[in-house]
Amino acid sequence: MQNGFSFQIEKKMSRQLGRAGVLHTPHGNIETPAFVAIGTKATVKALAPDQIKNTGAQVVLGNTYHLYLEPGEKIVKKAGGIGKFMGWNGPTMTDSGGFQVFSLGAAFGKRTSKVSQPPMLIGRKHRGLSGTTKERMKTEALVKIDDYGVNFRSYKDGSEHRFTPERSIEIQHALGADIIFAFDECTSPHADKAYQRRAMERTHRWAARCLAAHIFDRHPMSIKNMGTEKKQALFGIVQGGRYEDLRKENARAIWKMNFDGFGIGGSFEKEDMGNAVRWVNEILPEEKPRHLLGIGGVADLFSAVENGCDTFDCVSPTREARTGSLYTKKGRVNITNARFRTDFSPLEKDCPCYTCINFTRAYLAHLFRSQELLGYTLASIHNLSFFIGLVKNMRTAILDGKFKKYKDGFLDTYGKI
RNA sequence: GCGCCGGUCGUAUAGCGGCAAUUACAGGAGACUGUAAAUCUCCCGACCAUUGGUCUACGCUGGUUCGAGUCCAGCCCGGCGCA
Repeated sequence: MQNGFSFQIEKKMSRQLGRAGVLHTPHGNIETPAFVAIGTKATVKALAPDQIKNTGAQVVLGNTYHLYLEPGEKIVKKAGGIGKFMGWNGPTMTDSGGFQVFSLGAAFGKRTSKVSQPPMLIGRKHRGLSGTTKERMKTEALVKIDDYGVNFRSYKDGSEHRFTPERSIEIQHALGADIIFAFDECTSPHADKAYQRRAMERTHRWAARCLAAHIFDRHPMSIKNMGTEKKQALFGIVQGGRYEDLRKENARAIWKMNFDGFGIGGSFEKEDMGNAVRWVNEILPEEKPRHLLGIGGVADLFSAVENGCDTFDCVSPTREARTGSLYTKKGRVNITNARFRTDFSPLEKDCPCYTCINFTRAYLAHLFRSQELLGYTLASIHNLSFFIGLVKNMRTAILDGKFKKYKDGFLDTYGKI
């Protein structure tokens, strides 16, 4: 790794895979383990960049699928890349659009990661789009996968598009994030093993194509990206569902490909996540950073950190903030519950975030009940601060050699509301 | 005074004689893990209850009918029109 991107391990946990380190990027350092704020459409929903910064966030992740559809990668490139475009001067990442192959395909119409059917389905009901688009979406899946790439329909207007590994990389070059991801297929945890294997092998072939595209980008728009100080780091993605042999096989394959780091993907059943991460990280080279994609439960984060992951992103703090679900050390609370209307204490007594220092539960409850925009902002500030602080404390605990103590202490009171 | 229209669950609405009764909002609760997500789901007359049942309800009082929120009569209240 050269040209502004490198990873250093500061301290390793004894007898476990966890470590604390620093990830150097052209836009600054990320002290790991670190929780990544999600800014899908080049905005962390409800937050201005200085508010993002004040939550302690070090890095923001945008999404190739969304930014390609709107406003289009060319505009983001013209703006100077995703960071400049959104006024965030810290490190950035982009997801490859691979997850949308799953969420718009297999998970089409479902609300959670619990999916009972394999990808490439057709026809399920959809809400939210109007007129003819809506009608079309009722009878056609949004995604069709083949070995060369993925055809999909825009969730906005139903128009048809195609991603290939090469195209994803090309778009991510234009978006210009510091860390970009290989284009993968995220399978349903309920897909059978035969399908998982096929998908994994496909993801593996796609990984090689992403790497090739990254190094030998043929597209004129992206050529100047290469070999300059603006080099982006490309992370390969390990899939394999909940099967140990598939996970390990995929980890070895991806390891050999000389990516700058790794993403661990998958839509997990709760029990499977820790194992899958450990199987993979026992194999992946320890000197390269590992990003766990889409994981953000409190217990999951402890498990992921001790099993050797360095960075994590998850929509839950910001999404749940907008639905009134707020985190405290004792567990999650729904601020719209009747009892909070007259509760004039802060959301969390010792929380140092802007929201808890300045506002009461009663005020937050009022903002949510009256659907005032400030409610979403204050809630997002708190939830993001909560997760970023949590992972930062894990880092400190690793450096102090007290991870287990911190974990046990935290989980002892968490959920006891 | 006469005429017309209207009075339905907190509010606003739907309701060709079989209805504890539509829809929306409000209210109560839950969900949310690489964001089709400021979203989605459930509950919302009372009392029992295992499926299910009993009661009280559509301004009031009567009537017609096996059966009335729905039809009829009178009354009360509101809006509009004419005097």
